[in-house]
Parts: sequence; structure tokens; C-alpha cells
Amino acid sequence: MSDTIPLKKPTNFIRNQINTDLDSGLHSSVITRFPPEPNGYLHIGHAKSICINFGTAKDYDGWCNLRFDDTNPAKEDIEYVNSIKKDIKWLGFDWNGEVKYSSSYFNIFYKCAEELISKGLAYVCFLSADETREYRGTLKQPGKNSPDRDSGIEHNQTLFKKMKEGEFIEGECVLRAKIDMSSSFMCMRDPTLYRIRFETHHQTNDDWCIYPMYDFAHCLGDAIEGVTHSLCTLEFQDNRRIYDWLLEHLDEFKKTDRPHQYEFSRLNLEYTTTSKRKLKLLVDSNHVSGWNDPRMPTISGLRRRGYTPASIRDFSERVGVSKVNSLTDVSILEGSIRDDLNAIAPRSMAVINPIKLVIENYPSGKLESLKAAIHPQNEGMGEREIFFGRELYIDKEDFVEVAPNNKYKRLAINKEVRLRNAYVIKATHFETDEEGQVKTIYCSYDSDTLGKNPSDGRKVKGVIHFVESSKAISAEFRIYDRLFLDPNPAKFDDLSSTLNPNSLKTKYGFAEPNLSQAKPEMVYQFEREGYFCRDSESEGLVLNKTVGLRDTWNQ
RNA sequence: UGGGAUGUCGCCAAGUGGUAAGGCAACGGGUUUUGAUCCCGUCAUUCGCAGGUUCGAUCCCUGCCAUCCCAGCCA
Repeated sequence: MSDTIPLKKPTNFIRNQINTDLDSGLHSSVITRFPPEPNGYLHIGHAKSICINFGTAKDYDGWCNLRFDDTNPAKEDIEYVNSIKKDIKWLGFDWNGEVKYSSSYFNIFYKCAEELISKGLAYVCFLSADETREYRGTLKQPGKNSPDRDSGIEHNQTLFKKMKEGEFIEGECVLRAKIDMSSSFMCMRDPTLYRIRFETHHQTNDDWCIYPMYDFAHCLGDAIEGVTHSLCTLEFQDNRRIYDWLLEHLDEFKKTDRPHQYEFSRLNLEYTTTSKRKLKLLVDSNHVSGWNDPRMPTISGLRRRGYTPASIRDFSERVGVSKVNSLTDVSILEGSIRDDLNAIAPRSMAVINPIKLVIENYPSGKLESLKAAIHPQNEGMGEREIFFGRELYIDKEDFVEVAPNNKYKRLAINKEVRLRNAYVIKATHFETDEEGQVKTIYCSYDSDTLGKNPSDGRKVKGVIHFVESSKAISAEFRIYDRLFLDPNPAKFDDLSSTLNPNSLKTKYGFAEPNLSQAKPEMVYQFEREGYFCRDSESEGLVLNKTVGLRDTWNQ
């Protein structure tokens, strides 16, 4: 799956729009952009947006710019620009040319502001933040004009220059567009274009003390870069009015092929949150070990958990693009990762809840070296060496004293079962400890069943996995579950009431000896258990469970 | 009577005046030294509701209903 391009392209409203624009000749190429604010780590929701922006551009032989929307130095940090670049590359996308920054257009933005002022379309307003709010009116009542709204053009030119020169203190005044204080779109009631911030910016240092607002900077950045289709999420639908207004009122950008904004619905995934604030809370309160905790829906968390870039791209395609508010079933994500991993993950055996099994008719001291396929459906992946001897470990879950019904396929007393890649065995008796827990299982094996079925025609239905005790290596298994109990944690202001106390279970068991060579983030399929990858932040052999195998076994 | 959006199978999601794609999940059956994979099959007389236009509507019109977004000098 990893590198195959689907023959059938998905159809969605964005592609329909692009097709229309290409057919009409409005645009001859497709240019998109992914515009993260460097104030946090990327998560699965961003991944969807990345796939849409980069993926769509690529499919149309266009390109996508990576543009950091860094207009608020108070909240942003270089740390995030680095992690964001890393995550996008890891997902398998390349941006066009150099990384772009809104901040590198600050000079152009400033000139645009001057143009607006000179056209009488912007003014410096001295209302306080509180007064501005009062003047704005409410959803049902119109606002009222600022006292500064009709001050002269030249006066405003001087004032704006003073703002830039640092002659006003933070909050003393702002530059506002002169649009319509009675507009039904709140964002059109003379929106703020520039505010004063005496902050050092990670790209422009102390060059500026005035910073543009998102609504002002975004459309201009798009226009400067020649973006054709500016794709964002639904909550910006109202903002489209200011986006269009600005581009229509600036001489340089009022062109028929100017950018247009289209909004799609953001990703909501069951049992997870994509709220940066809530994610940060989980980290700060130590409910998780960090931003890359394998339970986190961050790109770095998914990566550490064993998700592959291909699986995330596939997931993005499976959920599609629309304008409907939705809550996506986790099984769609799990389906994507299982499909990818099933195709590429080397097979291995590991015992997570070990219990000793002794083969009484197998010679003591004998150790056999056996071959096992690395991938049963892909011989090209070769074979691996596994060991077999008198004492093995099997999983507690694979043994009961008496089988509950005739569909039961695991080990029970007097029942035969195949040891995966090895012999058929039959359990004879077992020992328990003081608490009555099964401690050791004794069995006999049929020496004539290696690589073949019993010659007398006996049918052995069940297959269980094992690992030879002297060669096995100890391993820690981290079994993850959803972080929240409620499928829609967005409903909760306080997430603590819906936190899943069992989102991490640690088990100590054994793995095949060759697992000692496992590289971090390399995913294996432990047969009958699921997919696991070696943890990238731990010293010993720590295996993170990516996802289990599909389990259709119902009693 | 603020405005902007959205409502198609349990979850995503195409379609659009000609009689409902696909994926996930689920459920049957087959293959199988992973209860996995793979294969085959089943799964919306119906498109939020109610009217209307039409030979014919999920698609057009009208009216309802439900949900989401907007009153940062955040993005």
C-alpha cells in the first residue's frame, strides 16, 4: 500500500471546485498552502489538513507551500517550527521551495495597510479593548462607530507611522479597517488589522512592534504567494468575508485569479481530543508522559506508537473531505494502520502473559533451531531462526483446564494444539501455585508434526504461539487503550472525569531473541497478538502496542 | 425573523431532475500452522421532517426541525 497511488481519485467539493476553475481557465495550476501557527505540536487533525493541502496540489501537478502563520510572537516559538517541519516530512510531503513565513511579508503588509489608510478604508482607533468590545455590539444588535472612525486620512497616516515607530504603548491603539459596524458578520465590524506588541519575534527579532492580525495577514500571504485555493476549516466561514474584502480593496491583489478560500470540516476522532489546550493540559498534569506519549493523537505520538506515514495518509483519504461536522469512528484509523502493517510488518512471536510449558517427552538439554517465515504471504521477506526445546513459554490466555465448548481452539487438558511454526502438542496435566493460579503446564509433543499435519489424519484446529525459554529475551510490553472513556470528550470542560484509568497497562514477558536487534519505531506483528514497535525513548526492550489484530472471536 | 453553515446506512462519504457509488464496521460462508490475512456473499424501495412543482425529486420551490460556527487588540 505504502507507495501505490490509488487509481480512482476521490471526489469532493474541493476537487470539484478546482476542476471548475481549471476548466474555465481561471487558473492554469493549483497552488495551496499549509499554514500552521508555530504554537504547538501537530496532531491527527493537522495531518488531515496536510494531506488535503499537499495531496490535492500534488494530484494536480501543482504545489503546496508550508507557511508559518507567525503573526503573534507572544504565543509562538522556534521549537514548534522545527517539530512541525519534521512531522510534515515524516508524513511524506515536501513543500515548494523554502519554508515561508507570514513574518517575511511584514513590509508588504505594512504597505497594504498604508494603502487602505490612504483610501480612507482604515483608521487608527484609540478605544481600549473593553470599549472596542462594547462598541462592537452583539450578535443581534449592531455596533456603533468608534470616535476615531472619521478622523482624517493624513492624521491616520501619521498615527499609523507612530504606531510602527513605537510611540504608543501596547493596547493604546490599533489599526482598524473601516467596513461596517452594523454588519451581520461580526468580523466585518471594523476588524482590527494591526496591534502593538513589544515582543521579540522568532523570525524578525525586534524589527517590529506592530503585528498584523490573522484576518489581515492570511489573505495577503495567500495572494503574495499566488495561492489559488486557500483551504481551511469551517470556523473560518465568516472570515471569508474579510478575506475577500481585503483582496478586493487592494490594487495589487484585486485580480480575477486572486486566491479564494474554501472551508472543510475539521477532523473529530472518537475518544480523542484535538484541542491544543486540552492536549497541553494532559501533558502538564502528567496524565501522559509528554507530547509524544504513544496515547497522544499528535503526529509524534502516533509515530512513537508505531503508526506509519502511509497509514495516516490512507486514513485521511478514507475519511474524505466535506463540510459536515462529524465524529469519525476510530475503527477507520485502525483499519488503515492494520492494512499497512499487515502488508509490511515482519512476523514474530512474543508471550505477553507468560506461563511455563514443559514437554515431558522432549529430551532435556536438546535445543532445535527452526525456520519460520518472516511474512507468510510474502516469501521474499525471507525466513528467521526460532528455537524449540523442552521448556517454553506460552500465554496464560491460551490455556484452560477444560475447553468451554467445541469451538474453543486453544490448549486444554487432553486437547491437541499446534505450536506455531513447530510441533503439535497435547496437554496432560498442570501445577498451580498457592493461590490456585496455573503455574506450569505439562504436555507431550508429536515429533512427526514439524511442517506437516499428523500422518494419521488427526485434525488439529488450534494454533498458539510460544517462545523457547532459554533463548527468549525479556521484554516490557506497553498495552495502550483510549485516553478517554467517552467517545466525544469535546463535551467535557473538565476531562479528568472521563479519563480512562487503564489507558496504559504494562506487562512483562518474553520475545524472540532476534527482537534485541529491533530498531526504534520498527513495527513487528507478534502473531495472534497484534502490532508492536520498539519504543524510541526507552533503554531496554520496550514494546509499544500499536494496534491489535482484528478479533472476530466471539464466544 | 441577527448572520454564516450542515443534515444521504451504526461511522465516514459520492451522487444530483430519471429512479441511491465506495470505504470502515457488522453479519453469513470458504481457504488458512496467526480465531489474522485473503476470497465470496449480505447490508438505504430510501436521502432530517412536511407540503408544493414535475410524467418523474435525495436533487428545484416553500415552510418547519436539529446540529455546528461568529461578539480576541487569538489563529
